[in-house]
Amino acid sequence: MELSEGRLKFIEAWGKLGSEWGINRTMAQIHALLLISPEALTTEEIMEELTISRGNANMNLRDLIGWGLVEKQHRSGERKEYFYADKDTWNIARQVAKERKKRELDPIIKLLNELSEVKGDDKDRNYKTFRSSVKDINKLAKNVNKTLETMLKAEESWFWSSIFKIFK
Amino acid sequence: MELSEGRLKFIEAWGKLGSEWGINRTMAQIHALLLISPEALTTEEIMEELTISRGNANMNLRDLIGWGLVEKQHRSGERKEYFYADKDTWNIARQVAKERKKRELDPIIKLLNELSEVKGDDKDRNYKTFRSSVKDINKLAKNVNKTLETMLKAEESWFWSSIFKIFK
DNA sequence: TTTAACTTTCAGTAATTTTTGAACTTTTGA
DNA sequence: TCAAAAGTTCAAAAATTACTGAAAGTTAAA
Repeated sequence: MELSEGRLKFIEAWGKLGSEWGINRTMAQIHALLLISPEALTTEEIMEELTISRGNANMNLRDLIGWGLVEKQHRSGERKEYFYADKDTWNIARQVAKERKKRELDPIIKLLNELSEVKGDDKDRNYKTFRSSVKDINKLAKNVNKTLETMLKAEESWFWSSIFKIFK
Repeated sequence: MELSEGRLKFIEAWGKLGSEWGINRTMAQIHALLLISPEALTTEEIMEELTISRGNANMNLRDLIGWGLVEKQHRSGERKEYFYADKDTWNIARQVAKERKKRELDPIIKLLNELSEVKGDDKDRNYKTFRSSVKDINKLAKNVNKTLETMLKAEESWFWSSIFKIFK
């Protein structure tokens, strides 16, 4: 396979994967493009490579910055902005985990705690099943939460070697 | 909070969470409803609780069965089908992990292996960056894969106690 | 074998999400 | 201070995804 074909496949696959996980396809594609670009790119270049509009490029770049996956670079003597993606996969994974935890896990845990307080009749089967499900999911969510928190603090090498020590 | 309100909030939240993770909102809501229902429900009951059409209910129930999260039950002397959800969160988590691994992780690993074979000029910076990113993502994907495989085989208690032994 | 209860399918419609593009704003150098 | 170059915004259009409802298909009791 040629480099140019490989690059296209990579961008396409990253976009597809993103959309399967609730991330805007274009955002994932821009990220993919930056990941395989040695130098920072301008909006213009991104628009051209992916054949997308200026508005689209601008908005998704802003989101990527919001996710902490891309940074703006300024070059003295130039008006243009350049965009650069951190290429350390461990950082990427942690950053994504961190954002999704904040946006999704934390609110769910908050709700589950509220739902744990629902009062009802202990003889009501609906109530018993509700309580039991909420309790179990809450427990799982808290375990995941704790694991994520550890991961966010951890060094990559330590994290994986720990995993493997157990899971070998 | 009353039980009826809690049930609605739970269904709503589960649906939202699903859609944020690329799972059809209605499918997640049906799952939520079954999770808090002590008895198996009929299509009719699900349609009514969630105010959705017969076609919608039928298709999403079929998908839930495909994900291994819901089972059909037959009752002798009755023509109707009943639907029941396993309420063990560990089973649910493993089942979801298993399906997503099969549907998404496995294909991505296959592609990454192909992309590792891309040939190019070692002096070309684009090529070097491409190779390096593909290699790193591949490594991460394989680590995730291995961890998932272990998780799929593991017992819940063993899994979490292992995690916590390390992450305490 | 008929019939009624129930399930499945799918073309058309609706809802949601994403993208465009042009107007508007900001920045900078002359 | 002005104008060119770049960045931002957002209403409307396009694309995608989900839902409906009615017709077709299936099953089992009578």
